[in-house]
Amino acid sequence: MTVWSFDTETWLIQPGLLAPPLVCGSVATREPGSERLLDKAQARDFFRAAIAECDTHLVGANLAYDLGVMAADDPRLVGPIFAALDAGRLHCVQVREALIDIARGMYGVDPSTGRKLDDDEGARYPLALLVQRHLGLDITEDKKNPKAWRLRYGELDCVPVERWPSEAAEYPKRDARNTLDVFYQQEAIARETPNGGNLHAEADQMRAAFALHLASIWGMRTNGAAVAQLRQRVEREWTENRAKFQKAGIYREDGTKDSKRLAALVTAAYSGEPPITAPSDKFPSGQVATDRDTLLGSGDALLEELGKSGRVDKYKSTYLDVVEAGTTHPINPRFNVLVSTTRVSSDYQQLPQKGGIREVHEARPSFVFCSVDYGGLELRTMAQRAIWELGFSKMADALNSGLDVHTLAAAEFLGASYGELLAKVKAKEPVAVAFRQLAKILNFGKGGGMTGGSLVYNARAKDRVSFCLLAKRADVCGVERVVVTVQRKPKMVCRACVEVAKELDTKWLNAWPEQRELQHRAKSLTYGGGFSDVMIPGANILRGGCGYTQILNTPFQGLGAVGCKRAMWRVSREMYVDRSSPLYGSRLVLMVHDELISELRAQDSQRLHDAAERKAEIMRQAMREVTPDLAPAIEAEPALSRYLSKDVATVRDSSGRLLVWEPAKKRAA
DNA sequence: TGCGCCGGCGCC
DNA sequence: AAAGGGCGCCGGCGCA
Repeated sequence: MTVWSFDTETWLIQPGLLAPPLVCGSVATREPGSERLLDKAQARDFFRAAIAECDTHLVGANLAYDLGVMAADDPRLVGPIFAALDAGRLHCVQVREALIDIARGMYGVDPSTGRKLDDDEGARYPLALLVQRHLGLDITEDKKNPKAWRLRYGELDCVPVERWPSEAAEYPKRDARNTLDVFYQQEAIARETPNGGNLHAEADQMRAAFALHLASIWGMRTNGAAVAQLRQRVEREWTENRAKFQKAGIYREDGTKDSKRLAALVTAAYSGEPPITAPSDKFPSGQVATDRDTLLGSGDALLEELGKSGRVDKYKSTYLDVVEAGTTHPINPRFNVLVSTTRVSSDYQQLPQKGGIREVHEARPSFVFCSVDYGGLELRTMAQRAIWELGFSKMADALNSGLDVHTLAAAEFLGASYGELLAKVKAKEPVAVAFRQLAKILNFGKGGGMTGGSLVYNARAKDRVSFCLLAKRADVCGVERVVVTVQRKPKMVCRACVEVAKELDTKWLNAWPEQRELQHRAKSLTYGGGFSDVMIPGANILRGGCGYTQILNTPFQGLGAVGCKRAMWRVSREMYVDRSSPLYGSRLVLMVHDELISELRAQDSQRLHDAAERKAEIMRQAMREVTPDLAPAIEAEPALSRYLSKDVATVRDSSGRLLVWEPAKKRAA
């Protein structure tokens, strides 16, 4: 087996251009002094041979980037790249570092300070950090320096390497050397780390990383007219809001927010005892809270209005410029393939459901958006985890029988029969619907360790259910307030409501007795505030240093991610290299945890139908493999649309043929 | 002016 | 005894 490190230097990344033209390459083997600079032709020759050689492994830092560059340089290499990834011959020191750190319970943490690592242009483990950690060398350079050769290789394109300044020629060689040295250091460290530092999972993560990078390169377009309309509406609302609250001094003349003034107003509204935020290093006794819930509960008309005043600030600052850029270049979302639970993170995973931001994203001409998401994925992975750990799961039984687990838990709360309650839910009887809604909060939250106080807070914050009214204890509701901790922050809630919530907790555990046992185990593993390791099933990735809630949460969240990544890889492979697949020529654009969004090539309606069904079938199949005991309950249906929207639904004609969803026509005024 | 921290909030 | 988790991004503030 031969191991080479491989790195490319390219023209600059630009908006819409994430795989810019190649300029040169560099390689190294383990042999000291073996590092070499390759001109463009040599880099092509080297890569073409190495990627096809089944005994050769390539190591890179953010290798997915270099793979994208080489694939764009010569599309004939796409097939061999997919094959090499399938064979597990491609490695990335950043993915490896994440896997090792997850095993140690130190993901994204600087061990010397205990603080979170800062992202470097989206990379949590930039090469400079790894070189510092493993080789003790400082190769950080001035980021602002526009003369750095790192940023100027475009200038050297087509200049013979013999005439390059020595600095420009040395830099790639140094990176290739360092990358391979880091790789071998990681090999040694992994051997000493529990579960081998999780490195057995590297190949899976590399495949996911490449599929995601291809999605980044492809990107998404937005509709110019829709963006213009959006901007007009958002900016009008924003201006109106500013004007409304400027008088009270919450906003200054220049439009910026006066947070100190707002805090003072909140303090006054709460008669000097305002809700406070979680204690931190800087503020050991917390700060005055100014979140929406605090404002809405302040009893002050203006503050309540501010709490209700919508989210246009966020829309304007976070999304408006981005989606506008999408009218001229593809928007390139950035993905981090591996966070501590094995999930993916991205800067483009939290597009608001409301507010019209999604809707400006339009499929390219001759493509159609296809979204497929798993229904109730984490309930299924939670049930699978229970079966593996305990040998049984009532939730799995219910799901496999096709029962509605929210109605089932609600029936337990009410002491009603499932059939009876289901009929009432279907008839939209308010009490039945409300209790089902309540059960949903518990089903999704309690498996992760949520307690009664948080339940009350969540139910209230989302303005859904009043516990005391449901429990016919309105007489005591709100009389006494108590502090509970919700996501590490203190919150005031009604004591009587918390009592009701505790009764529901017990009934919920009666509905799903496996959860009582899982909680018990998590408690004993963390007795006295201790930490424990937990295995993420499916990929057998060990996550170290977990507290109570992480022990409960990580396995089912991670298992879902493992299945989604596997599905994503297979879908992408057919899209890029399998000419016999109806998916060939289509492109993945986004992964949002339990959902894959693509642009399907739409030559004709039959082909479109086949592609969408194929994608959903691959997704169901992949997830069944990682949740074998829930196989009958895995659900994933395709929905087609011209633009993104939370309203998009599966639409079929009478013969079952998939149709492109269209919004309901507005009734004439 | 830049940077780190914090609060707040968007999504699953 | 107590406890959903996971993220990323933005603006404000305070300090250098």
